[in-house]
Amino acid sequence: MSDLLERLRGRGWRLTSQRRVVAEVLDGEHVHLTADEVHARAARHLPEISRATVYNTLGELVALGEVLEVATDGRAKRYDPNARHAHQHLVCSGCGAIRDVHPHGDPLAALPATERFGFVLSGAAITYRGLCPACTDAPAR
Amino acid sequence: MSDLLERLRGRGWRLTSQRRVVAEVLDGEHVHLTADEVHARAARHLPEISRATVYNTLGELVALGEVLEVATDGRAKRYDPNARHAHQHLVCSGCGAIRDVHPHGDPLAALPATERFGFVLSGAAITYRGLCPACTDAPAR
DNA sequence: ATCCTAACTTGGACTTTGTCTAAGTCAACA
DNA sequence: TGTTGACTTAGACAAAGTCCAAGTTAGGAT
Repeated sequence: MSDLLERLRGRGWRLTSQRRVVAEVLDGEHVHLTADEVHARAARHLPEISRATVYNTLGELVALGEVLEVATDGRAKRYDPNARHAHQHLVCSGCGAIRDVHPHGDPLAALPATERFGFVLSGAAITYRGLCPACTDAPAR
Repeated sequence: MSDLLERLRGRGWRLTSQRRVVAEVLDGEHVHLTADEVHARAARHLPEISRATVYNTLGELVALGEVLEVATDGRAKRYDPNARHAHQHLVCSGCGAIRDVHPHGDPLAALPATERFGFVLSGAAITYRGLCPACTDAPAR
């Protein structure tokens, strides 16, 4: 993520303090923040940043392929900066915790031509569900 | 779906006209309606049905395992009555069309123990993405 | 170094999707 | 046929996201 800002500048982005802060917030592994969480963390460094800017910036990062949108539960979308390494997600049904995981094989290979209905496939997103160790021990929440 | 109402009565459901209409709307294959679409179609048969009842009924059907929630895009959830036959979804990135598809193999098998982080897995949802034939021919929408 | 301007940001109104509640209605059993 | 608790309703509320007009600013031009 460290060279993200350089890459974006190369694509003609204007490098504003707001965009810098959003990019910093998204830095790291296993980061799956909602837009509101990104806004809250960004506001710690730049108190006047607006929600609209956070949404705009996240949308642009997604369009550029730098960040992935993850819709695990039909509630708020989450934003995953780990877009450069293919991975899938493992979600706890109890507490909602999310882990990046790496199944083996190409998920697309499992879909036979007869099940593709003429679509040109571009990818597959897999959400594994289960209970994390903490929720297995204390299932009643 | 035809015997759904009988099954539900067996579970102690009161069989109201509203529930009957919602179940009828959800009947069929490749049905992936949003709650609002279910409400609109139900209202054609029962004009005074309320949104709250549609949400309640859909939530109950999901809790009973008769209907699946599908979150393909972070927008409105969709409701899939085909819960009795395991399947996955193929979504067109252009127009949003959804098909039920059947990949071969068990999706869970692709996730090695070292990538399970102590979770007890319960299932996996796969969303294949691509362009449907119509959107491949006319990609600018 | 300063100016200019298109690009960016802002606050707030608005939309969409979904939840909750209090009061009224009715399916199913006795 | 009466009773009752489960069900439904309208509308207020909440959460998540979009849109817009007005103000600000990064970065190239001078």
